[in-house]
Amino acid sequence: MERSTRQRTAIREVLASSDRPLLADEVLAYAQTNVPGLGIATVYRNLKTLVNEEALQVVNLPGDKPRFEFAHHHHHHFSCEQCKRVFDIHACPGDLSRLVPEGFTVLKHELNLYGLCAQCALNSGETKYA
Amino acid sequence: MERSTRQRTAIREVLASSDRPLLADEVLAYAQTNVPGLGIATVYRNLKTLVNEEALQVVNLPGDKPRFEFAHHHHHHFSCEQCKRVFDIHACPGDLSRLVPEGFTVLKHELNLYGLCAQCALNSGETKYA
DNA sequence: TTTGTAATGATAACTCATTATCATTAAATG
DNA sequence: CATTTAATGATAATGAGTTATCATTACAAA
Repeated sequence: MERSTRQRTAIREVLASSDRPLLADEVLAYAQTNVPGLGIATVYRNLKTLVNEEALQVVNLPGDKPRFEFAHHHHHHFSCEQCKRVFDIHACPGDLSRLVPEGFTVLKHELNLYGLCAQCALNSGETKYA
Repeated sequence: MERSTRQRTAIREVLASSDRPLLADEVLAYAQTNVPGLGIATVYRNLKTLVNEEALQVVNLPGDKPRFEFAHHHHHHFSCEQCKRVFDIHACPGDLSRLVPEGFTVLKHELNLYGLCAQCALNSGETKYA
């Protein structure tokens, strides 16, 4: 059966305590603060298992590597063009079937917002006067 | 300087006459009806050139290969889950800054709709009574 | 036509994220 | 503890899309 290892625990905790989807590399980096020797193969192995169990959701943004987050209800993403972090957006524009041509059926939608996160917007604002 | 070849002309015409973004393979297949011997390398070469010239826009949908279309004004995409074709949607939900947290700045957005195109919706409706 | 060379086609090479391999390590059970 | 074997780490291999190579072809100017 499944064993509880320091590596697996660290990987899951990183994902569980994150409020935004993480790259495999980010999971590795953060988990390594608890488990120094952790290898990338173990990260991929565990991510794959969690995705198969449908515990983790994969977030694919165009032209970017996949990110991972624990599955939760319908939401969207905001990608900061400066720090490159991706944030969850819990608001939703709602039904969008009005946008499509006659005869088309909208079953789901995906919305990605791009701009500056609060932190980066603040910093870029400050530099105006630096 | 740049030469006008049957291959290049065919590739451009396929893209110019399409009302939806095309995969490299689709460009190849359609252009081959005019230029039978056309190779995939030539398609990639020409796509790359056109993208660099900013004549072509790349459409990346999550988990899918890139598609190409001649650049035109802001629009969105509808991906048919049945026939896998991607259609342009010219309507737009407009300003979405109300969706993000305090302090975030929205500079652009990207919206992908998924469902059945008119043709596939019609066909699946028909089969109910087949 | 002749000629210079941009463009092509076939395919080998490359890129890079991900997966497989395998010797080693370390949970869990008795 | 001793034992079993799941899990790990290092790294080679893989896969799929794209790009490079190079001999050949065919535009376009003279």
